[in-house]
Amino acid sequence: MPEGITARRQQAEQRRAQLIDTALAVFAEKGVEAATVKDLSETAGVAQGLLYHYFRSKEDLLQAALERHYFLPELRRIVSPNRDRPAGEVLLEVAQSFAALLHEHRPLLQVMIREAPSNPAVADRVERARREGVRLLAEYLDSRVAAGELRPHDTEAAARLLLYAAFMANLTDTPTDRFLPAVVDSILWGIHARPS
Amino acid sequence: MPEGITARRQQAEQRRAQLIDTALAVFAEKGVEAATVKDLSETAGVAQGLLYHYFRSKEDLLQAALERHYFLPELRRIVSPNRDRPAGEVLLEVAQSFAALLHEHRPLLQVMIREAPSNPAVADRVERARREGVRLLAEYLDSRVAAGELRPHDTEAAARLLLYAAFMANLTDTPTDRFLPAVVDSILWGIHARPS
Amino acid sequence: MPEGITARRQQAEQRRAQLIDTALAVFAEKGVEAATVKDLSETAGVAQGLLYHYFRSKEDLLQAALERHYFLPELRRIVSPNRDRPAGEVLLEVAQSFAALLHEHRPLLQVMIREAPSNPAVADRVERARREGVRLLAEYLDSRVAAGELRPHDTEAAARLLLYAAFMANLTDTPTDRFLPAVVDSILWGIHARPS
Amino acid sequence: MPEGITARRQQAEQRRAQLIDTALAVFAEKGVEAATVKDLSETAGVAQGLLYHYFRSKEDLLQAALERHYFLPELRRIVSPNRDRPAGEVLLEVAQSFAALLHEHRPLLQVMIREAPSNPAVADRVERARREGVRLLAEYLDSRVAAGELRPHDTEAAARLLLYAAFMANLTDTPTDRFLPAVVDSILWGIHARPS
DNA sequence: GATGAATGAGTGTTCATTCAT
DNA sequence: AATGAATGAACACTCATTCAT
Repeated sequence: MPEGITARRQQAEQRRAQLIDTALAVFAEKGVEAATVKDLSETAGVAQGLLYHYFRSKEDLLQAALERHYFLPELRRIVSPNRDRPAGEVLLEVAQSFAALLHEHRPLLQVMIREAPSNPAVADRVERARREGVRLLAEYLDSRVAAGELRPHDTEAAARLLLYAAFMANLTDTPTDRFLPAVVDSILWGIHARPS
Repeated sequence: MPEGITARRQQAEQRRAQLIDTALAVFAEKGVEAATVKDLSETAGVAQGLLYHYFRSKEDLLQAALERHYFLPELRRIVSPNRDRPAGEVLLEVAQSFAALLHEHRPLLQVMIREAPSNPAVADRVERARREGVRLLAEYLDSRVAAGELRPHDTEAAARLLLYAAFMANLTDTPTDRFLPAVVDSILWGIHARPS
Repeated sequence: MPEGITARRQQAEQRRAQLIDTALAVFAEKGVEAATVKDLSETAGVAQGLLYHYFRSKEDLLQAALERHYFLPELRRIVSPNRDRPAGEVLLEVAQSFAALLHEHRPLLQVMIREAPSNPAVADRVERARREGVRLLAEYLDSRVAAGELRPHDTEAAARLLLYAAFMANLTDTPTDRFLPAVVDSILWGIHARPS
Repeated sequence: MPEGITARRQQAEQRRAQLIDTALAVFAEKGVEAATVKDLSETAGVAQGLLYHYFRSKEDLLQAALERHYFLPELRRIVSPNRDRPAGEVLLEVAQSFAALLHEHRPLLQVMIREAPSNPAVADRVERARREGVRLLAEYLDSRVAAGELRPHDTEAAARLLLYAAFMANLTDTPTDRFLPAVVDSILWGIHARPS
């Protein structure tokens, strides 16, 4: 009965995914330490023991959640715009897409940020994503400098400035619709008055 | 013997301060939840029971630590430059002083950031400081717009941009000596090329 | 199709035997309490649930193992030598055969000895075997006293002495090739010097 | 108040001893694995948590019990009779003292014997005691051979024979008052008839 | 017959807090 | 003021057993 076996496996896979997703929600709401296994199992509507059928430990469940919801590839795409498109057109898109990505993965981010200081595995993921995001966006800016659109400047600092702004907007629950355009405007054109 | 009583009070005050300071260090290192009362008392070199002589609970000790190390006044001063001084001269100073302040209070910050999501009392303090810092700096920028030095712009967004950059530099352990000048340069003058 | 049914039964019986044998090995290695049903099923290469198809419980499986590997008949034969044969010739044979029997059933013995204190069913089996072994050997010695080969003495004590020695050799992993002849020599002739 | 401090310490030491003693009793009755920490604390009349104030773990408590009740020194004394005294007079004393010692430490022995197979630390203690007991008694027998009282023989085997007999009597709950004299008689003089 | 997902009671252990001294 | 013994409610985790497939 290969069909039966496959069905069972699929069901198990679904159950695993469900457990991970509810766990992530609970972790985000209460914090990993404060979330008890009882919380996790009750929220998922299963017995405590079942969690240990699918995961070796609470920590293992956390890692599985990080793995399942990780979004480095999307991040990479977002911060790597086509190098022929002008920054004046592209930067706001980047900021908004990045903010949308963060918003979409809010529970994961909350968990990662809180756990990073005490969990090296988490800290690693955070740091890797941060570094790569900054690097890719800086490379795009470099290309725009080379194209003559942007003046020579510390492109890594500028990349950071943009990404950190979107990140902090997410962290502090600031609406981005007015903030991000203003941010991009400042970075691109500066706030200093010009001699006419 | 009023002197004896005063001496006692002073000693008690000292002991209290010592307990708070070691507690803050332990909280920062391990996280509040993970730091046990045994950790706290052992690090302070006293018996567990003594903590409950000075504080009603572990949570109370945490609040006392936040109270004792709070730095809103310094923050206010830093983000309120003399409104007659030009932004071109002042903004880097502000960014660097702010970064230095954050660096000085790193343990407190680590604790506050981690605890805020699950501790409304902490979240309040964070939010209040953030809002006030942004407001004051934005007001300064407003005054420089009025003075004609800066062009009209979303001054709150610009204030945020600067403060968030310094804050994230602290959070991600980035050295500020090159980063902050580049940040201020971007914000002031923009990164776009100028028609000569 | 009686043949089909018989074939099925045989297969089931084989499976049952296999489960018992691997269980006994695991019980002996880890101890009954410490051996989990997962250990047992994994070692047998089957799913956990299958064990409950063949046995009502872990305890039931243990009892089945004791039943299947019980060796009281062999023990009886070994400690009941032909009463016409002289002890000087027979006792070493008895000791060696008994030691070989114990060695052959080492896993079972390990399990029984450890479980006896907390499992009356096991304790009963042990006690019954012990008593019967001693009784039969003592009866043989009685007959040799009657035959005039042995002097009148506490034959039950002597029987115990011999059997306990072999048993302890097994328990303490002592090689028996030198030990048992020395034991028999002592018991038969004593270690005291003789007036020549 | 040095007296107060000392009193506290003494009380703590007493409490520790009480916990160890009740634990040993419970371990002996139910077996170490089967004895729950709840059993232990309830029998001692204290809260579960208190056990962990005095011992790091259940295993640690077990080791403390083995340590506190260990009786190797007494064993050494018992199996090292004065070498000038004749074996005919001494061996029964040795056997009876040894049996009394085992009887006195019955709970400890039950625990050690059951735990040895799965607990190397315990197995070590058992093995060390066994080896040393045999060695010392064999040395005494050697000296009696040298003195001409005993005939040359495998003294180690004889020592084992005597000690194992007493040990097994203890294990099987056999009364020793008739058994041990018969054992010593057999070993000393043999059970074979003599040509008159 | 055979699987392995699912259960739920129970385990050893931790820890903030209390209290007698 | 200061100690540390003592508590008891939680905690993460285990495991024999059941059951739908």
